[in-house]
Amino acid sequence: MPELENDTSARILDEANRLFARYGYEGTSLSAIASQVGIRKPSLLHHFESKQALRQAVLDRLLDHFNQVLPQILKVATTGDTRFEALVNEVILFFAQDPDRARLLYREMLDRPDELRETMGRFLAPWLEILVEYIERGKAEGRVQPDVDARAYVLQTIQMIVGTVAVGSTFGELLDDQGNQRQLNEVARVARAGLFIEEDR
Amino acid sequence: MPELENDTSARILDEANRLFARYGYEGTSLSAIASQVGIRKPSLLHHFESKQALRQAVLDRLLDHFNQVLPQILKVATTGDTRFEALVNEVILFFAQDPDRARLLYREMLDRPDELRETMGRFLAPWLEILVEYIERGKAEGRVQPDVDARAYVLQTIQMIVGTVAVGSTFGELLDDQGNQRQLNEVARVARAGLFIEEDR
DNA sequence: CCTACCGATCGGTAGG
DNA sequence: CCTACCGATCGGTAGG
Repeated sequence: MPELENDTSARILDEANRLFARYGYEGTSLSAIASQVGIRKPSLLHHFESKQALRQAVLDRLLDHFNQVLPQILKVATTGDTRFEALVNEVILFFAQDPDRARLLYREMLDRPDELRETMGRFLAPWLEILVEYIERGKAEGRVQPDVDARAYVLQTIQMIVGTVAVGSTFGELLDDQGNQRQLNEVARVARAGLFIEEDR
Repeated sequence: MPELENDTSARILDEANRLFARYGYEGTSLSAIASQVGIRKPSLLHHFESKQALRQAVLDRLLDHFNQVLPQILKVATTGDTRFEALVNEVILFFAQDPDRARLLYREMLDRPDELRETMGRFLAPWLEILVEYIERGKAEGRVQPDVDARAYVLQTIQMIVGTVAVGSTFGELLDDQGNQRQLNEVARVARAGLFIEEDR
């Protein structure tokens, strides 16, 4: 019955994600993570071989989780403007539900740009392919603005969502107490306005 | 003749900005900064009382530099769509010229969200006031989309620019060798499309 | 601007 | 899962 060990590993990953997101990889000690879980550092190192291995496991779990939550939205249909907005809203929701996901991802991109380029490249490849195809079809059908750089637009929209959630506690709260939601509404609006041709203006 | 000391202080600030941007505050030791400057750690601590004081001095210099470069662009005129694009392009240029500026700013927002909210609030207040007024006037004159949340839009555009430059080595280089420029072009395009009413479509 | 040094903490190991 | 411990490095000080 490996349930106890799996449970401990999962709690280590949870706390590591939380602390790495808030204080950064270098700003978080293994002792601090272990303390939050309620064990000692050598016990933590029984579950994960090294701090680097723990870092990678946290990132892998985050990306896996994303891939488990999102596909059903896209698989339903890829035509129609509503589908696209539903996808954008779902990505926003995934990160807004737990801003530490966005903070961790952003910190990883800042800390290890080369590794993350490779990781994100592999991870995003299938999404990119589908979305670029969708955008190009939209151009052909006259629903999408012809000067959109499809690949750059998709990456840009992802950056916009992740970045906005990641620094929401700085930028968002410069507005009112609903500032974070206003920022996210604005992200969705700008993503829409930057893609579709709206004829009824 | 305090020139030597000022020169050393400036070189310390340069190297600190570079290393904090690349490896983070916690990931950079005072010895590493001193070594890049060509002095020893205790000598560095003669110029800056503590590591925290150096961090603050680096951030202050960055924001001061921004305020010295940008105002002339805005002061010329605040009317006309071209002015707005010129301002966006100038902000893009300021960060793209030295991506470490964007990386440092983003890391500070992630590391110390509460302090940065206050700092950025004070720093951005005059810019926000001018730009929000400009956008609201644009709405009244029918040049700007009526559903724009002016304050949220301005903050969002800043986030988009700083964030895109900060993670350019991850996202931008997922495209081709001009990927970073394509990302920045897309930022400028989306910022425009999210604000103005383009009547000739 | 330097050498020499401080206590504290780091990631990781030994061994049970 | 633990205690005990390792060498290395951290920010900072003393004193010149």
